[in-house]
Amino acid sequence: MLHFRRWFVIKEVMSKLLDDADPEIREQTIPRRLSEQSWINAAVRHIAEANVDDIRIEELARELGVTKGSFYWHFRNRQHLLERVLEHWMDRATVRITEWSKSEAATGVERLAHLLALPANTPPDKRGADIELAVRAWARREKLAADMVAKIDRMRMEYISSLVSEFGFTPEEVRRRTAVAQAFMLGDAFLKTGMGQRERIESARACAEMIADQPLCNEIS
Amino acid sequence: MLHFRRWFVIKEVMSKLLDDADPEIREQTIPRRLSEQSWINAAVRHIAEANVDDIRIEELARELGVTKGSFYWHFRNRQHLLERVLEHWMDRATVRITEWSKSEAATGVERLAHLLALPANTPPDKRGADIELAVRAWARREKLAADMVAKIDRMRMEYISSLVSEFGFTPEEVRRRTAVAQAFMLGDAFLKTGMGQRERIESARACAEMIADQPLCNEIS
DNA sequence: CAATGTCAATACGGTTGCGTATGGACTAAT
DNA sequence: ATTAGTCCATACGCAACCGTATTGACATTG
Repeated sequence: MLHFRRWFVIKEVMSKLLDDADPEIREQTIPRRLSEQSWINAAVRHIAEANVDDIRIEELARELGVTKGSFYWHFRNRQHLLERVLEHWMDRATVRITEWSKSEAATGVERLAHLLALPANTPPDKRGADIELAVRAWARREKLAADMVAKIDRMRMEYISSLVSEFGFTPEEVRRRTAVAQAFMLGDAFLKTGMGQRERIESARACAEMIADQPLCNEIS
Repeated sequence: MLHFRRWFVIKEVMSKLLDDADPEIREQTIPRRLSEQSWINAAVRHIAEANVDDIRIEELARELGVTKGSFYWHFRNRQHLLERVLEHWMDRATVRITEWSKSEAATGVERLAHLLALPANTPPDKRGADIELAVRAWARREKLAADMVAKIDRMRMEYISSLVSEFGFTPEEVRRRTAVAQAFMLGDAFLKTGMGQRERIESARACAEMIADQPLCNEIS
């Protein structure tokens, strides 16, 4: 009895681990049962490579090796999946902000520089910028998406603002410099100038120095 | 004889003027003949409000008050329209850069500040940021779009770089500060923090001051 | 073993959109 | 008046999707 239960749990765990793995590897393993998250992950891959309209149920099903029948077990309809994708992005984005605040004991310029260099330091295979771009494009049609984006932008602003206020500027000046920092981060993530990682990090550090009005000393990335 | 020719010319001119007008006004006027540009304009409206996939021939035809028959007279197929849309965006973007260089006799910080405040000063109904966002999202799928975006980014970089070099920095420093300026502009265009126009302009001016390492004196927008 | 619950396969109807083929209306030239 | 050219309408085939209904495989529970 207990053996069965354990076996089931193992299968579930493996399934989740395999969701993002190579299709070939997936095929070779146990015929598995999908979770809601499997579909969300597949949908996120699509939105990262194209846009919301590219999230098509039958295509996702093909990639996951099942048919539509499975999809409509886990979701009411397509819109439902889209909402879950949005929530998922929202969660990830929120989590990332809270991670920023916990990261690195260093304070002041170093911390700001580290923050501004995050886009440059994020490996491209994580698709962070791609997903964000797609969601921002999505946000012009769907109010739900627009609200999420606005919320995230405000949260980021608040956090960056808390960093910038450490430098002792007036409230107005803090607002301005916060806006500069935030716009820089977003723009840097979307630019296609062909700059290398090293140059991007350098410009991020330069931006931090300007915003803090203090020079950076050592060479931490 | 000549009357006919003149009448035809008038109709053509009116058609083009009416392409962007209210559908109602259009309906009330002469049944007109569409130009290639009519379709491109309609397509641009759609890409601005949604994305490339939202450019659908039969929908555009409905809005233009004709049927598909017209479309396939002006274009080989849908892909052909998309390419023309891309070229159109490219042209507009290029023109805008050359306009920057001709604008305002002022030099130095003022000029940089004016440039960085352009996104904030562009009326939202022009859809500049919307189209740019959609094209950048498009660029992740279509190589042609990706090439265009990369080209525009490099052109903008060159121009901004020419502004920044006036401040007497080292070449490396110019590169870094140029990157900051460009990232700021792009990010500012896409941010949804709910900042008002006034605040956005202020942050743009602050950014210019930091990049130039010089204060702005007077209050030119 | 029977019953229940979970997840997926199959088959169907309906819509939308692309592309083509063909014909029609209207203009311009001869 | 005839002809050729320009632009649009109509009708069709076809493929891709969405959503539903039904059935089936398998695991778990009693």
